[in-house]
Amino acid sequence: MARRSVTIKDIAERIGVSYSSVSRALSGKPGVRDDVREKAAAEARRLGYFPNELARGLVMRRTHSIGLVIPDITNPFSPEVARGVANRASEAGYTIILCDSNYSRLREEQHCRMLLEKRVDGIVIAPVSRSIDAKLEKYPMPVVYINRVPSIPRSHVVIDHVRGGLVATRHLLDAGYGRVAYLGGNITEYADEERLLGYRKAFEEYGRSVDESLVLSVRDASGSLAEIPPGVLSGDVRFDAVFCANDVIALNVLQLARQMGVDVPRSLGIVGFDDIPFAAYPGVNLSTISQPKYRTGYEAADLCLAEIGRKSGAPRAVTLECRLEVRETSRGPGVPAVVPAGIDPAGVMP
Amino acid sequence: MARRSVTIKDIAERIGVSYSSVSRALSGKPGVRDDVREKAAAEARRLGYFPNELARGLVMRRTHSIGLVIPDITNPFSPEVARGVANRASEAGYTIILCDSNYSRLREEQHCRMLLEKRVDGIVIAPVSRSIDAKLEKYPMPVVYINRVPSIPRSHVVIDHVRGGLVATRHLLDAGYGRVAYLGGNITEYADEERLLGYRKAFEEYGRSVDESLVLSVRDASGSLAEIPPGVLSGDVRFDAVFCANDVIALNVLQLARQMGVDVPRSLGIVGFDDIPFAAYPGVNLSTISQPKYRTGYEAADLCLAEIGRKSGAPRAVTLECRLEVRETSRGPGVPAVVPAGIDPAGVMP
DNA sequence: CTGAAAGCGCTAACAC
DNA sequence: GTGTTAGCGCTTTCAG
Repeated sequence: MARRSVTIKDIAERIGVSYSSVSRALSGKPGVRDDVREKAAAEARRLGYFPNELARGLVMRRTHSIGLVIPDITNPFSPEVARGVANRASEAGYTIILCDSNYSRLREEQHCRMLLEKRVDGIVIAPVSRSIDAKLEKYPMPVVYINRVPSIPRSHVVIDHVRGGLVATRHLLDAGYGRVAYLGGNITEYADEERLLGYRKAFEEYGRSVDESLVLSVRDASGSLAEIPPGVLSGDVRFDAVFCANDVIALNVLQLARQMGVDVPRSLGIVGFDDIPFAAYPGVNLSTISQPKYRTGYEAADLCLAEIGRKSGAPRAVTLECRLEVRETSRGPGVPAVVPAGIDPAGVMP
Repeated sequence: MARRSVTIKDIAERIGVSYSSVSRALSGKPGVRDDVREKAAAEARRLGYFPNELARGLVMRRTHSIGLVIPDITNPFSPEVARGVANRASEAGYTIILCDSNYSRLREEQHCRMLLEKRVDGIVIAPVSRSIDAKLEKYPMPVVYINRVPSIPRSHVVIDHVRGGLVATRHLLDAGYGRVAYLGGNITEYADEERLLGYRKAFEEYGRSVDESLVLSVRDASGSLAEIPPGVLSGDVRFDAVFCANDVIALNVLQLARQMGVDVPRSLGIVGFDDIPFAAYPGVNLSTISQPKYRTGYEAADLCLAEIGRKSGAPRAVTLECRLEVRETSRGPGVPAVVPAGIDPAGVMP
């Protein structure tokens, strides 16, 4: 199949100039007569020539590719982040190498190593492990962290989890819910930690103290129904609103509430975090904190590209705001009726 | 930042052998004394050496990377496919270059071109355009199509849309629904076309003729409520079951039905296609045809890798079966009660 | 403006 | 076994 492909030498021979001239011509560099330039281009087309980025990269020390390392492309917000990175990269003529570490510390390391060997010009990483920092510190190319501020001097783009938690909790408090609980995924995780901080801050703002018995956490990040803390299921824990550390958990609580016949949002307010696509689905309408997923990716790639451009430069930090999306699982201003007006519920469908 | 990095020459000098010996040593090739091998490895570690895949790729004509071209990583089933590709690739020490063409013919072409220049060893593509075939035909590396059988002799892995449509429709018919409609996304699309074929086939099997007034299609692939054909909204089209060409459409129909107070599945059966993650969500429970997304990606990468291994070889075709997932939007055997037993709906939540 | 020559970092004959 | 020598395909001085 793969026969020797056509090179600038081939086209140089054909048009009777040295191949360095062809190189200059094809890459639009000055110092070539116009007719040579044209002949080169023509011959290139005729021969079906296309440049060898490998060779070019070897000499120019630039591969025009950046690595994207994420724990799980299947995670509801990875795709949007990836798209942001990919689009920004594409704009700059860059290509991205996707590495899914599958939440594994080891694979994450291996992938980073590969990226090193492949000589990517930069790396955008949503790290799973803390230990990766030490390795990444020595990497000779720009590295931009996503979703976590690194323990080393590297650029990063994060969302303001604290503020998100604050806004969510404040909203619930404002809406008049009396006992607002926090239901975390894994409270030792960075994001959860920060969101909880926001929760506490809201209470502080209101001059109220938080009832520690309402600070809960699911047993495992899957957020499946079975992982809801037992106290909640048995009704031992009494609250009338809950701020969940992420949408998956919130969705499960919502589902549970419905199964139990609890009136949401009247007797139970629920606010999630992330705004996964499903949250906005008409039958769900989960109130939640929406994070700029696409923009996170886009900005990260942008930072990375910028650093590639400059020879050196101090790392930069970008913090993106998130936004409260009040839908139908919490009371408050702007909650539409459950059945939109204009559609007659009676006998329209067969 | 990026100072000249350490090469095999550096380590050769250090340990006083020629650099070709170091090359042999480090890449585990025969013909090196063990002590040299060890010294090389040791010195490599000391110096923080890592091979330059670019240089290696240039001479070996192998980049250990494959391109993955998809229309939209944000599409509900892209991530799983991507993961399948990535995982299989990773197993083989390969890396994937992700190209999101954003449903654009032009970007698809550009991306493929880049992959060519980057000298990927193979390409896995879920093409948006038909016209890409002509270009891809000339590509000197393996190309594996996903979701469409190409018009050129190339390997591909597809799912059996016809059979999926057949099974879905048969299920609805078996369940005793009298007027089963088809609601397509864009019936001129390959997948839709095939699924509709399955729908027709089911009727044929039952010796019934299809009522063409029940073969409908939404106005635009977004599948938003507004795109449901007017006849359906106004009640002009009367049916008691509908097989939707994809889950997004099905979900919208479901939502619409609920808003209208139609009893699903009693007075309206709904079956989707794709089994996107939300379909299985407890509050939704959409009956649907589940496609092996991960496996599609995995098999495609596998085919690709296999072709890279062989020097040439005839293209292969893989057809993956899909599976009917009967949940709660259609009557039939195995439909669980809406409220699972074991949870007392009364007064458990605050 | 153009050609010759020297690499980029590595592998692969080919002699010794 | 080991060193020497060619390249892989391209960019880039450096002379002319």
